[in-house]
Amino acid sequence: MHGGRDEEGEPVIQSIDRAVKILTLLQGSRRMGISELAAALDLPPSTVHGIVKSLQAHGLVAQQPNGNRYVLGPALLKLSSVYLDTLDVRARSMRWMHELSSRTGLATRLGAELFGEVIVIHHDRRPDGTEQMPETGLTIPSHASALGKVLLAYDAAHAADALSRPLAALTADTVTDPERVRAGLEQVRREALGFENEEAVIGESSVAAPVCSEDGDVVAAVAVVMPSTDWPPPDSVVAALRDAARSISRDLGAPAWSPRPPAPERA
Amino acid sequence: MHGGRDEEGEPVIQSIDRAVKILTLLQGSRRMGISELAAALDLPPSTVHGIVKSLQAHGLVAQQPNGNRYVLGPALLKLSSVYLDTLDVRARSMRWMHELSSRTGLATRLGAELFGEVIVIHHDRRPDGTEQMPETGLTIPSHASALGKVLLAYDAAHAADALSRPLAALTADTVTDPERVRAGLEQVRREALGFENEEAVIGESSVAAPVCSEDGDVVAAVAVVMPSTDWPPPDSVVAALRDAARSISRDLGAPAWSPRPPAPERA
DNA sequence: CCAGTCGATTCGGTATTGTCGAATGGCTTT
DNA sequence: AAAGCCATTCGACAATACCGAATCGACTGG
Repeated sequence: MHGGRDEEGEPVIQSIDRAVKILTLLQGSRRMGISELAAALDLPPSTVHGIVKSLQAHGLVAQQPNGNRYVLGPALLKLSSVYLDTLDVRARSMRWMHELSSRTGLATRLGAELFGEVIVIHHDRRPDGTEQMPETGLTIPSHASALGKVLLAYDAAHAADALSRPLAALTADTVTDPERVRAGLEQVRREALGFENEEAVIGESSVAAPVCSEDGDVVAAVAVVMPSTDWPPPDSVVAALRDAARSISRDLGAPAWSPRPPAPERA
Repeated sequence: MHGGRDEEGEPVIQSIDRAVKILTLLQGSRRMGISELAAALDLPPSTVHGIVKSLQAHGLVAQQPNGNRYVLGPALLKLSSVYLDTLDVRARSMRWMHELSSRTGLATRLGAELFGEVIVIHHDRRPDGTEQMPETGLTIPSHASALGKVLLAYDAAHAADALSRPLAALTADTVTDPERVRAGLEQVRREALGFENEEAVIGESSVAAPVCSEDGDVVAAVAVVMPSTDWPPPDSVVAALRDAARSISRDLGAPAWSPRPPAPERA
């Protein structure tokens, strides 16, 4: 097997690495042809073809009925569904998040870290009957979300990772200076609360609180999302959010709801 | 590379095949160790280790904080979320399903075929405020669900596939005789409706209708799920279901809401 | 506290296997 | 009707993933 290039020494199986890269590409631009993928990965089309066909055989990718373009496949949905079921955090959270939504009349999210971003693990919709997109599975840049700020504040490795890259500006109010973000984390730790006012989506703001596991680590964060017209959040909302975060942490076996400050950084 | 054995001639890349098999195993029993996986696949542990580590590097599997067991990883969630976004059917359905839920006061599901089963692509909860599990990503045996019966009725290949295996009995009322299922499909085609009364879950029953695409193929099915105490469904519910199915199909560009009968089978 | 077991992980040689390039076939475009 | 594009097939090569044995670490029982 020929091959591309080696950086240094991570032992990853080449064909699996390429397969996942293909999935990731399909994640970005929704539908691609073989040669398009081949160009993006700088590989011969025949190589890509083999990988794609293998993925197709398992339903991880599918070719759309019309022509010769490939998209992500349904098997991923089943896998992710099982993934969600394995998360204790999520199972324990659902009940409290539902209560939080009922009390505040707002949508709530539960988020965890994924490669420097925040991924939404659970989403409880606003209780009014309006139509709302399911947001579970969404990823949001850490620096532009209340959830992310909380997760960054209590995980030095995550912070170092996320803030080492250039920060995207999602709205005019997004903070893109790593140092300013880092400074904000100090306050997050003091209050055990993260705020975000139109930094990710115009017209939308949120508040988040940390969720602790058995051994006191912050493993997730809960947030309420509100229209920016309701900003700043009334004390009652913040209190309800705190309650929810504390209840979830208790259910997880956290000794007390005093999120442990991050271990000193290590490059 | 050594290798196991070849059946005949499907060109699949070995390491990718094994990787996906590992994911599938983790899907079944939620948490497994390396040697457990190795035993299940009849491979040396070191081989499995390499594959698992490769998957881990991309977040498709994760090892739980405690010990040395592996579980499915968060990257799957992001992938599946994007997968859902690529589905026109789902996007077009959401609005009508929400309306259907509001009108009937029942939970609604949208399902498609996946390797002989039905996978739930979208789920709109009952509008009362009760806490309900998100069901998106669930898979249900085709023969035991209203959704499945509809999909089977209009897709000969799917029917042949699903009914060739032994049918599991999920409740006392599950129909496990392939011939009886097949006979039922005849009626499904006549009415363009599928029924299921406590065949999958005790206390739960459902009705489904087909959703057609641009070229008249049945690509999905919508269902309302109700407590069995409300069985049989009132005409108003069935009418609303039909409306929804017709509206979605129209949105997809289906010429008329006359589901095309399946092409003659081909083994 | 130490011996013993089990499992995960590392390492290097080997030949199996994935990869590549060129040729084919189907489809749309000019 | 010709030309171009793209997915797909095929065969040969050698780079690669695989395997077995040895190491390390954790946990159990004496």
